[in-house]
Amino acid sequence: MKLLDKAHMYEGQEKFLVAVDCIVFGFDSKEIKLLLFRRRVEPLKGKWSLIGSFIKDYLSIEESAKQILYESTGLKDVYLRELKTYSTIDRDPGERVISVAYYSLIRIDEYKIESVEKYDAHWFSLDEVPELILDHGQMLEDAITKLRLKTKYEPVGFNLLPEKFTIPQLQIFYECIYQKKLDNRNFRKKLLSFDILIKSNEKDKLSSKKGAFLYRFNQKKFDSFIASGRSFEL
Amino acid sequence: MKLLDKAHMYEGQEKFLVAVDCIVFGFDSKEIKLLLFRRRVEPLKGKWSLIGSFIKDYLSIEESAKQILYESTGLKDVYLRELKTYSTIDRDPGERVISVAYYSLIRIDEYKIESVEKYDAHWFSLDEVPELILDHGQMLEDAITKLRLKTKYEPVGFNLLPEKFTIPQLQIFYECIYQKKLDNRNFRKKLLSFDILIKSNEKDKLSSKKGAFLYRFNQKKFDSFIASGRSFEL
DNA sequence: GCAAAAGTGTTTTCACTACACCCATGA
DNA sequence: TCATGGGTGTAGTGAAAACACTTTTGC
Repeated sequence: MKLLDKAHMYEGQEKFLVAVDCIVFGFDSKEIKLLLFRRRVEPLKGKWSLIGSFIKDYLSIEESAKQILYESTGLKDVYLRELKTYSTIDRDPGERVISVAYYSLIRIDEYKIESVEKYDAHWFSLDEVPELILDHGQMLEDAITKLRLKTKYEPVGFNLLPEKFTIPQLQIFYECIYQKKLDNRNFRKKLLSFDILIKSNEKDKLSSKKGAFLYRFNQKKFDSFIASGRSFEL
Repeated sequence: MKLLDKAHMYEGQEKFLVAVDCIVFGFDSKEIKLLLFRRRVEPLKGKWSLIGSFIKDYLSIEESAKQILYESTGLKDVYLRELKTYSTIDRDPGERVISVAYYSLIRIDEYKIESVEKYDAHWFSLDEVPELILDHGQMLEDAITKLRLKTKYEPVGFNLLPEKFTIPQLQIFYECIYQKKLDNRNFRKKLLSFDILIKSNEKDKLSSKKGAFLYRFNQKKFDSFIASGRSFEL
């Protein structure tokens, strides 16, 4: 079998337009936010949309997503996970486009305003999301469901909070996700029992006069926590 | 804005070959099995591979997956879920092909031997899987991880067992997934406490002289079980 | 009558829940 | 001094885990 023949094996097969769309979540220590963009090109120019683009021939789809995220937020190495492909033949009324959706969790305090402004972007709180183009509303819904599910077994909150965060901040994040109040004593007790945080001596006084101690996430300890077979659920 | 203009908006954008691959799981009341196919076309003809094909221009990717599954196993309406897209630019050494992987759970007693033979297929137990083409080994690994995770909150076992099954059969499935022995008293107690099974008067005597009662899954009761906010974990 | 799998209850253990007050500080 | 959010302990409840013997029947 000659490998070189292979280039011809797939001739005659139809090819497709392939895009990525990113659902970008943030958290401002009060509520979960969504980053949306005004579409800059026809068709549907000016409508609110997820950030997206056609994929590049020299990049994997994930790399394409990373690149568009970098361009539009100035952030590298963000938390990025595949959500789902959207491929109904008429989802784009003009021409068939297959879109692979990714969701991303970013630190709202770190994104670059310049990039965001250049792309005509805006943070929306989840209950004030405007109408979105195409099936982007469905993508968002699916992403929220997935995020909620994922939160049950993975410490996603640390990707949204600043590198140094307080326990009350983290609790508010979980309250947003689960959409219910949590008991602060029980929350703190369980969280600290996991022994995956590093306490600092600094306090954050932005949200109280007494101030709350700042912590960092300890990836190493978390890894061995998981390796020991325990499950992360708050 | 004229909608008809849109057909031209995407001109000049590169198009890609898009395929689906299906990881097909079965369960023979002893162990979890994987359905593999000998590739019928060059390149790599004769090698073991997941079942797959290029997608159709008149079908969504999921529909394409359903169709190839129907052709190769004779089964319709099977449990089918998207796994992940595989899109590194050199994953297929001949030409760039983007593949969307799906995993499927089928009743090993229901698939059509004719279709399977026509496609040169074979059931392998998970620890005797031969080397697979391209990144199909990676796909399988990812699918097993996902299946294991999914089992924790969804009753996937019922899709693999025959329509009428015994509690010991179901327990063996969970023992396979979790890779550990379970206590039969605790298993039975918890399972029955969910009240989502219908007991029949028939017994299955294939695996014991005493015989074990056959049960069916009650989808309606399961739906209200979930609606009541409880979580399915065995 | 015996081998082989099905089926059955109770006790212990541990994790989750509910619950209320003091602390530190800036204004 | 008071308003605000941060931080702490304990008792009670319920679910999971550990554990061993009897039943049925084909051979």
